[in-house]
Amino acid sequence: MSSETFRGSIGALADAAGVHVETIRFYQRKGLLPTPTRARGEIRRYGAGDVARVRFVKAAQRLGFSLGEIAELLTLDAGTQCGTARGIAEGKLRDVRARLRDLRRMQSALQALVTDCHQTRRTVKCPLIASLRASEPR
Amino acid sequence: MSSETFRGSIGALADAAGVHVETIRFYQRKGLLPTPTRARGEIRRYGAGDVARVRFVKAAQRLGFSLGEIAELLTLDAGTQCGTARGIAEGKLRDVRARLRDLRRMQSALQALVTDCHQTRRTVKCPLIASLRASEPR
DNA sequence: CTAGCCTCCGTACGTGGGTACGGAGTCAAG
DNA sequence: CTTGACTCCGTACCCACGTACGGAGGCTAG
Repeated sequence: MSSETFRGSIGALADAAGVHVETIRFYQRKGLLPTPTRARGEIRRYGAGDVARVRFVKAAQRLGFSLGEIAELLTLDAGTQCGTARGIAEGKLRDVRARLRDLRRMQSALQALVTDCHQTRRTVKCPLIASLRASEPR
Repeated sequence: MSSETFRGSIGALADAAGVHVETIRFYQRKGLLPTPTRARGEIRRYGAGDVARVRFVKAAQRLGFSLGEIAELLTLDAGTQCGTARGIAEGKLRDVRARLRDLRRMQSALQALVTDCHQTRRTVKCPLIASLRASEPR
């Protein structure tokens, strides 16, 4: 029923997702990406869903999530029992909100610095460190 | 002129910042934290500024910045020539905004999932992967 | 049908970010 | 003035996340 728009080899998948072939295999070993079965002596084929999945992993990494955390996030996308899913989602949501708060502060501080720079033309210092001061030890 | 509110040993600094002593030393080697001079045979003393600095490093790491990038951010806080500072700040600002966008999408997706879960009590799936689809290969 | 590029699989190596270890010096309490 | 905890410094080690290498087999254009 799902006629995917993309069907390709591991190399094609890697290209489409912007990573190396070895990275795909590494993710498979880690359980972040399914390893499609290959019909008798054939090459494995990948679909558009796989491309999206790999892209998601890379994007989430950039946001500071480890592969372990990303694996958890992926179970949410896959469809999980509600109780479990909700627990995980609520945890991640708190986490995401905390990061958002810190990033917004950093944004303000950088913004202020750029603005000041336009005005003074000299040496500036901005309270960038202070912007994240609220991150208490855990 | 700066009567700091905190004066302590490396161990006290580590405790205050929520990291291990070795981590402090590691950051010093990497140039992320100054190594205070120690007066003839004395122990090195650290101030509140150092605590803030280490906390900043940890917070920025959680946001997906590498130690190298964090070093750059720290030069902005320290006060730098305007031209240089502005260039760096503008780059980081774009970067921070991209992360904010992705994080907001993730937030929405997680939010939707939690809400759905309250209603259906069954198996849910949310388009979490789709939320970050826009991250093109670089 | 074969040359060249691909997949497949395993194992080895590399980098970033720490952690652990160990001997010598220091400092504060008893 | 000793004892125990801590600093200092160097080197070695560890885990996460890949990256490189290399041989065996497949697929396709010439």
